[in-house]
Amino acid sequence: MSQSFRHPDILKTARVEGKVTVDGLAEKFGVTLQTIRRDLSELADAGKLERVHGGAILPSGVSNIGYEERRQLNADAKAKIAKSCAASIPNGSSVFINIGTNTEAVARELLFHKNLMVVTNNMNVANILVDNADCEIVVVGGSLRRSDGGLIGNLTIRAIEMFKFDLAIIGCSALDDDGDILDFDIQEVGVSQTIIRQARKTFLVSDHSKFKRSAPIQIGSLGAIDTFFTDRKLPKPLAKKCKEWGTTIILP
Amino acid sequence: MSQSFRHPDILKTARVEGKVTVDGLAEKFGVTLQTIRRDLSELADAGKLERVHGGAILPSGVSNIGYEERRQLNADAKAKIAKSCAASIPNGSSVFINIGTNTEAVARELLFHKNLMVVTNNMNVANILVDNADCEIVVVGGSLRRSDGGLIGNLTIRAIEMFKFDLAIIGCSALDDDGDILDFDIQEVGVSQTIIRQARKTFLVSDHSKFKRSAPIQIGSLGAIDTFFTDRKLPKPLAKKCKEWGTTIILP
DNA sequence: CGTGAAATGTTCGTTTATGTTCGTTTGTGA
DNA sequence: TCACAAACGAACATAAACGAACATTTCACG
Repeated sequence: MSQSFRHPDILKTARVEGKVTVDGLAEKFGVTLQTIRRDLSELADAGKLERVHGGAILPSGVSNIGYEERRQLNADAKAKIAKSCAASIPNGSSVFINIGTNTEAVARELLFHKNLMVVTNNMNVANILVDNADCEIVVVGGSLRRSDGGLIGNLTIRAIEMFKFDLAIIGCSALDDDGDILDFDIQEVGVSQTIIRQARKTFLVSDHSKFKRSAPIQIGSLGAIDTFFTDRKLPKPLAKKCKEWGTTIILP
Repeated sequence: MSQSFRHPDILKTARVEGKVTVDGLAEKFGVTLQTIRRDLSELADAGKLERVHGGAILPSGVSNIGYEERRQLNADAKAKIAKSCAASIPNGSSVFINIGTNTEAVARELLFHKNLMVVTNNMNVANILVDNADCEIVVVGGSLRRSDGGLIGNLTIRAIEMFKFDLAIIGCSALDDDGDILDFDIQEVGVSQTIIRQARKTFLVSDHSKFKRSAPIQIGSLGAIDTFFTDRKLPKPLAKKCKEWGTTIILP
């Protein structure tokens, strides 16, 4: 298995040179181009490299392909949801905006609101709202996650605990039939829970693509949410539960 | 959707130089103008650059006009100072980088350092260093100041107090003959003082234009600084004082 | 020795990046 | 304001790169 012998070497070369070429590697190892292509495909699948025509480069920084794709996904639905959510945010509120493509869409709809105070752990949200001069922006600290511009970790939670918001706007990775709000990243879940705790009211924004998906970690229940902005009717049983919980569902 | 060997290189060039030209890139990579135009279009579509006639610039983001002007001011001197400062920063250090055009220049020179941990209260610094995959970025919280992308306030100080850095890199607004480091903004001064307190060593970066100016609030004395990176010899009396204090002066 | 699985090489139709050309747009200086 | 040159982007041709499928080699293990 000389394959596993080449992989570390390829990665090392990539780190030193910043890039690798199919031709160069084939010559270096004395194998055919196809073999190198297979190596690079595997390394790219594993996320260690990013494939380009003729070779590979180190994975790029923030807003990488995956994130850009996610942002494009259901972009129309997201914009509609964001519009109706923004309409429910009064001028003059203090609002927390969490990580996520749906929450970012809300930030875009807040560009013309007045006298806002927006607290966020999302660098993209801060960059978007810079253009609204009538909006105080507070960025909470944390480790920068290159994949989506999110700030996470202990520092983030500690900072959020110093606030009390009128309104929190959060997204999620998945939503199951019991009405449990789920996510993939344990660090992010800790942040989300803290946000809910520190907010007087919480808005959840999520397009219907999350209804069927699953994720391993629970943020909380829809019952803890005041208003849920989405783009499709909820499954009947869940809609009934929301009524009992007093959770308002708003479709655009 | 496409990717190219050139893209990361173009982005880094843009971050270091502030702009890129179609001609320059075409020559650098040995490809035709049309190819570079395609590259720039793709990068612009991805939101990583902003296209202009003849080339591209960094996306507008936080920086406003006044700030852009300040950044251009003495740009050469700043780059030189930054280079010599970066050369004194070992790989693997934990570094705090404060607000300021001089400190931002240092961040640009850290793009090829390895295994860094950079803590900053400057959104621009975070945006610059995103391109260095071998650098953990921590953003400390605070109120976003639109004029320069700085994060300031109580939250900032509280967050900084949770760290202990190998190295702090700070700038200043003015430097008087007594060796007192001065600034205009009281909030920023509090942050600067906290930074110095939490760092094992402190580097000051400042071009000579600050020598003659004055500012109302005192950050501290040059005596508390380990190394001062600048571009002109200090006035004789001050140079003598620095010698007594054990403050090293480094000219490029 | 055989055998089988994994790795590698080979072939070939398809995709992609690049160069070239040309009509259109943009910036600049009179 | 107008004219001119530079820059632009769309369209097409081409050569390189790609990946799937199949053939061959290598090597561990019975």
